[in-house]
Amino acid sequence: MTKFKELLQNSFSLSGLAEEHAHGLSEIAQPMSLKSGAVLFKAGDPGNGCYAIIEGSMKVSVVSVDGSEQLLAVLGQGSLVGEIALLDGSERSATVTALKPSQLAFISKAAFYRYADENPAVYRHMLQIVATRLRRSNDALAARSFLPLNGRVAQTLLQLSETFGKQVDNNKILVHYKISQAEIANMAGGARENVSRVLNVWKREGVISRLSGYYCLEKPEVLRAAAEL
Amino acid sequence: MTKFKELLQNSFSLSGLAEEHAHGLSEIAQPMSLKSGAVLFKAGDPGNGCYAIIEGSMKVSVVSVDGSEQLLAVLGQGSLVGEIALLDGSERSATVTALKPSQLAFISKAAFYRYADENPAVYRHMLQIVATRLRRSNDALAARSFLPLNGRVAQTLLQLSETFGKQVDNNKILVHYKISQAEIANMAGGARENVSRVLNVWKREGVISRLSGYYCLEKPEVLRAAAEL
DNA sequence: ATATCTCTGTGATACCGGTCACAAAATAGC
DNA sequence: GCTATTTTGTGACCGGTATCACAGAGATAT
Repeated sequence: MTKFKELLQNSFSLSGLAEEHAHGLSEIAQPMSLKSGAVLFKAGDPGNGCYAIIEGSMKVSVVSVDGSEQLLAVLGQGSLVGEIALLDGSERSATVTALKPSQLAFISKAAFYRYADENPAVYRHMLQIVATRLRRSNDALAARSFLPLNGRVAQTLLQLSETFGKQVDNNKILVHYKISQAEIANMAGGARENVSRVLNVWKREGVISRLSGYYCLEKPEVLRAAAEL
Repeated sequence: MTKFKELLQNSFSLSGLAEEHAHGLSEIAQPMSLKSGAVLFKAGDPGNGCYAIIEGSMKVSVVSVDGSEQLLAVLGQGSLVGEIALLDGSERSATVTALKPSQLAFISKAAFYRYADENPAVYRHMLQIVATRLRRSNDALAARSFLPLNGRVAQTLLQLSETFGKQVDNNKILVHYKISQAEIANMAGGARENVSRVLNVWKREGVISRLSGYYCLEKPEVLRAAAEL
């Protein structure tokens, strides 16, 4: 078995798929790699398949005419990306860009359906993934309408901690991912300057801290309270 | 065949499902009806199945602690509701309320999976529905960050026209659904008063009109342009 | 090390849109 | 029909946040 297939199987297992299907899918996937900053596809492109992230990380975003950007998600190893267009047969709904050098596995629409028709577990798994994303997206939308900026920043930090967090001490969480204020602002949907202000207030209050470039959530409860709908 | 099953089959066919599966699903569904204003379930409830709307209409919303409400969708005949919790096994992610007296068909989680495992077309169809919803939700989120209020109202009107629109004349669309400014405001994420102002500007410009309580999109292009990201 | 570039912090100002307060109009109920 | 209730229209005011404008701090590169 190639190194790629092994990684790929791990990736699929990571995402919660049973061993046998992780194997089956790895058979039909095409390897590909992207340099940091490379665009996988843009909103509006035709979509004929989806990708599994084997290594690296990608951002999913929507860009407006004036160039400003809304990040929908930052995805890492084991995540699936590009599934919406595959499933509803329409064009790509967002732009996906590599944040680091990344290894992907492409699964074509035809191959996906061919395999899944034989293995309904794959359908169930896919439904799970998409449903969870829908739930997230709805939550973000609700946050947008109910929470002021600091609440949305809190939500963003907590979300990042879900994907990249490492527990340290008792209930302190280190977000093991280099992220700039500008990116946090794009996720939280606010101006970078204001995000800076919010973060500094929390820094002074000891709610968060920065350890060698990484954010550390010192008092996650405070953030959770701020992100409460 | 009972009246209920007949309606149900129609409903499923309406949503684009093949005849045979519309029939099959109608066999495993439980009929139920709701009065106007009745709550089908609330966010946080356990979720053990989903519902097809056979007759009537429902709103899907998230409510904040202070009582304000964000509408995620207004769904009518032929739509599925409550599928997120069914699919990801978590609690209900939003609250669903009947807007009119409604007829529903309940499909339990067990019955759904039992049937779908035998008929992968059902899985494909469900994936389509959920993917489209995710696309919508992402669009709404992007709109929230990029568009000013009038753009969001435009987007909301267009969305309603997708579900309830009837083409009249050349490219005029009648939204065949009674809806108040307050509800539009809840979907667009703005204050009712400001939505009123926006609508009136368009009414004066002949972009929209009201025909016996229904909104009519006279110049959908203008709305589409306003909702452009 | 020095220059360059990107990130971060902070004030000042402007504006969009939320809130309050009613009045007018439309609907529903009797 | 006539009232009660819900919707709708509009002005005035205020607050959160975007925007502008830099200055300092950290990175990166040569």
